[in-house]
Amino acid sequence: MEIERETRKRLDKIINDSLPDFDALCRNVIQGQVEIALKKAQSSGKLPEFEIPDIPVSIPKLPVHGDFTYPAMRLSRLAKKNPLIIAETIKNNMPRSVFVDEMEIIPPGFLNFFSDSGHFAELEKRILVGWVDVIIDDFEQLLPLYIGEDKQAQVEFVSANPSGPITIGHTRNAVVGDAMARLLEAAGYTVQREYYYNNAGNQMIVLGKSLMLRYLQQLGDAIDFPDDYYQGDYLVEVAADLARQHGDGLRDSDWQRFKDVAETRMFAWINRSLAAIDIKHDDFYNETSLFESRKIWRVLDALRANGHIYESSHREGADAAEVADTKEKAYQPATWFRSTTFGDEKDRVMVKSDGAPTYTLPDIAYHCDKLKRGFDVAVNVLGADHFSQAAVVKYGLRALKLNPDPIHVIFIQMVRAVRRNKESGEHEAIKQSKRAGDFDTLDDLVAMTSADAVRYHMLARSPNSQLDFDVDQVVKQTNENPVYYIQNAYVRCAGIFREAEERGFDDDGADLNLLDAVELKFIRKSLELGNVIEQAVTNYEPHKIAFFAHELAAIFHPIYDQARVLHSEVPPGVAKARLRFYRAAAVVFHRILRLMGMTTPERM
RNA sequence: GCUCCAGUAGCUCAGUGGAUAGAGCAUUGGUUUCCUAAACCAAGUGUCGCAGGUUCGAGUCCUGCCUGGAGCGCCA
Repeated sequence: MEIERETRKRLDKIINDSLPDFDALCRNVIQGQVEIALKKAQSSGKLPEFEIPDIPVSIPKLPVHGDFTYPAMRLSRLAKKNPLIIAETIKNNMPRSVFVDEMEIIPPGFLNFFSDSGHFAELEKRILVGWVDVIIDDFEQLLPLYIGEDKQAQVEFVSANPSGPITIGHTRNAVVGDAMARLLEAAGYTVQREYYYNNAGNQMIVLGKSLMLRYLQQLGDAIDFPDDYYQGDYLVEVAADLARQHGDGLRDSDWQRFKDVAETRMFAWINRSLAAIDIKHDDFYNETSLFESRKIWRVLDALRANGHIYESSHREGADAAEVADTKEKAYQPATWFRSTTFGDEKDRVMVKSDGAPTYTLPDIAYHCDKLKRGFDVAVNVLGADHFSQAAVVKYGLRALKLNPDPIHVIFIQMVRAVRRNKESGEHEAIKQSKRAGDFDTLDDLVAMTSADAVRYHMLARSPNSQLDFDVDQVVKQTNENPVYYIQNAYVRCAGIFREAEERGFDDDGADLNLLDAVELKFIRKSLELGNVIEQAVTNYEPHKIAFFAHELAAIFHPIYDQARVLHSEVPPGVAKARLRFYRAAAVVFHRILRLMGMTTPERM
């Protein structure tokens, strides 16, 4: 009697606590009942005393294994008994339940629960039917907004230096970063999208000088253009514009002037390219500002004050050969950061012997500033080639007695554009070249495919897998692309709404109990979006959303075929219910497509 | 040489320590008087790189090896 009352109390509490998640509700109820059964068995001496671990009840992949399952074999060590006997003991002590009519034990120790009498199905249907209107009215409330409530997040991504167009590699970074930002927003965070770029280093000087020479060429000067300068045609175009605007008026200007022009022009281009795939940064943070504010020198001073800096013509712990090498190169003393203190394999130069800092110092200063801005989460999307650099920055932050934990780096593995060789059938990398028909910029990709295709394909793989972006697949097989498969689900809903309006048919007074199991299956799957977002955010895995979107579309399309709305054989009541269902489905797809940064066309 | 990532169907890739490893593409056959067929239905496909180990249970965790990629500068 006591146990029955305990069950009831617990059931009530759980229903109140986990109403937004029906699966969790059922699993928690049954898990609670299993725990009660275990306690009962322990108090009657059937099982030895041990603390009952938190082993979740789950839903089996295969329906033949029941509606729910409990892996009793995980108790075998604690109970020092055969898993099958433990399962049997639980079975014999289970309280009555509206969810469970039958139990079955299957080796190596699964206790499977069946709900044959339909109680479970009935309750499930009632709850799912209720969700349809909730989804239509306010799908937001089904998202895990509590995760980032009152929290600030930053995503730093792209961060390509303004020395040329956005390449395929940058594109992957951009798509992953922006999707991460959108997911963080869906989890309730206030998100800032930041772009950090190095415009103080040698790269930009070379860019300025490259443009200067191109300009002089435009004026007709015979100039030998060095191999290690920027070769791209785009600088020739900029130079031509300058020549048109200024004639030879800039002949005596120095590289600095040209650098500024090039930087401005490149950024305009980069932003235009990113805007084409619906990506926009809130903030651009440049390296130069760290010099102007003298922040980098203050950081260096702080490192020095903490005892992590030394001056030497070679690193501490260098072997004889390395020392000899530095002597041979006649290095003057440089300023070193003793990063080995924090686990680095070797110390790093902060300021070169010529007095110029390496990239590392401003990087540390930048991240120091970032931490001080107080973000709860700061995601940094970087190419895998920055692996060591990112580690050194974290060592630097520790040396400054800062906690680098809010910073999380998503490393993006290499991406290359490939196409199939017609003769050999092998995939071949497309060379980085500007020849017609070759793809190596974001602009090219968008022009040949579409913004949506680029976003989907770049997102739909784990960031730490190398990616071969198969141009032929994306371009030629456009009609059988997952991109359109997903979007078509939304388009089909829109088509129904158009037709319904034309016919003057609406869903007023719809009785959703007339919906079939397939529609409710879709609703049930939709409710998993919250879990997907939570998982994507907490594990920094934005690609999860792309796979979820495809799974959802795969459930949707068969329903569209079966569950017609405006069809002569469909009774009006059922049609109303279905129309209401498709309104919910449209909301779900709209939400997911926007989370991926894709468009939501009404027609295709 | 050291560090990191990857190796899963013909191809491109998913895969919270759970039961019979999944999608898409490609291949084969079928489906449309009525919301657009970029769809639906049906069919086949595996030494999860190799070898050990931990575990009641390993594609998943640990160790070693093989293969591919990236990083290891007073480069940016």
